[in-house]
Amino acid sequence: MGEKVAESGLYGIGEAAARTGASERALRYYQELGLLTPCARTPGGMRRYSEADLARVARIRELQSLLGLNLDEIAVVMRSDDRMSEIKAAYQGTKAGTAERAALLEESLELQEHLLQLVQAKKAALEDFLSDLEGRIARIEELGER
Amino acid sequence: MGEKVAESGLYGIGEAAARTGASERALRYYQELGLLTPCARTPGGMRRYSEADLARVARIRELQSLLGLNLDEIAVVMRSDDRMSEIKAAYQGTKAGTAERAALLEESLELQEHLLQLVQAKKAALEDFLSDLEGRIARIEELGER
DNA sequence: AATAAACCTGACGTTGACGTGAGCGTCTGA
DNA sequence: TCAGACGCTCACGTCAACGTCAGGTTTATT
Repeated sequence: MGEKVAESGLYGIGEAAARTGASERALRYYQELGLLTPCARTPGGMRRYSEADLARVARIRELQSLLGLNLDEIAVVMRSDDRMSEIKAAYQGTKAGTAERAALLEESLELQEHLLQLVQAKKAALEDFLSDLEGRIARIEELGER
Repeated sequence: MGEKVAESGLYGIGEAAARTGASERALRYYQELGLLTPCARTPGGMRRYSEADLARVARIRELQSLLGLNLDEIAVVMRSDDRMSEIKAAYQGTKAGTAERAALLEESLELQEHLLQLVQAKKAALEDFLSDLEGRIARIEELGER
C-alpha cells in the first residue's frame, strides 16, 4: 500500500497527490498551465510522476503559500529554473558561452534576485509582525495576572 | 488635494482608499463582512474614516498578504482584538476580574498564541527558502564568470 | 443656484484555483 | 479473464474577493 507503481520507480497520480498534499485535479491543472508535466505516461496514457516531479509540486506549493504568488507568476519562476538546468546541461558540451547563453544567465539572475528582494521584504515584514504580536501577548498576560 | 474632509479630521472613502491602497469596493466589502465599520457617517450617509480605521485596514491587508489568511479568519482575529480593547476599557471600572472576563482573556490568549505558532512556522519556512534561493543565485553567478 | 465631484446602495460580472460528475478506457491481482 | 480500483478527458459548478455598472443622493465650489 502507498507504493510505487510496478518496478518503474514512478507514482500514479493518486499516490502523487497523496504524497504532495495536492489534489489530483490540482496536478492536472498545473499541467494545463504548463507548470508540471509528468515525466512519463504509460502506453495507455496514464500519468507517471517521478520523485523530481513531486519535488516540483512541493516548490509550486511553497511559492504559493509562502510568497503568495499566483500560478502565472510561478510559471515564470519555474521556466527560469528550467532554463538554468538546460544551460547547465549544455555547458558540458559547448565549453565557452555564447552571447545568447550569457543573456539567458543575466535574465535568470535578475529574476532570482527580484525574488530575493521579495523574500527579504517579506521576512522583514514578518519579523515586525512577530514582535508586534509578542507585545500583544505580553499585554494580554499582564492583564491576566492581577 | 489629498486632504482630510472639512475640519472633522476624518477621511472620505476615496481618500481612505488612496491612503491604504485598498479599493473603495474593498473597503465597503470589509464592512459587509463586519471587518471594519467606519467610525462615523455624515448626516447624508457618507462614510468617514479615522486614522484608527486606516490602521485597521492596514492590519487586515497584512494578515492577508503576510499570513495568507482569508477574510473570515481575519474576522476572528479582529474580533478577538476588539474584545481585548473592551476588556481593557472595562478594566478601569470594575477593578477585579469576573470569571467571564478571565475566560475571554484565556480565549484571546490562545488565539494569539496560535497565531504566533503560525507566524513562527512561516518565518522558519521563509528562512529555509531564503538560504535555498541564495544558493541558487550563487550557482548562477558561478556559471556566469568563467 | 447650479455644476461637478464624490459617494450611496443594489445587483450582476469576473477571475483564479480548483471541485465535481459523466462517461469511458486501463491496470492489476485473484 | 474479469472485477474492482485507478485513471483519462471534457465540461460545467463553486467560492472568495473583489470589479463594474446603473441610477440616484450628497457635498463642495463657484
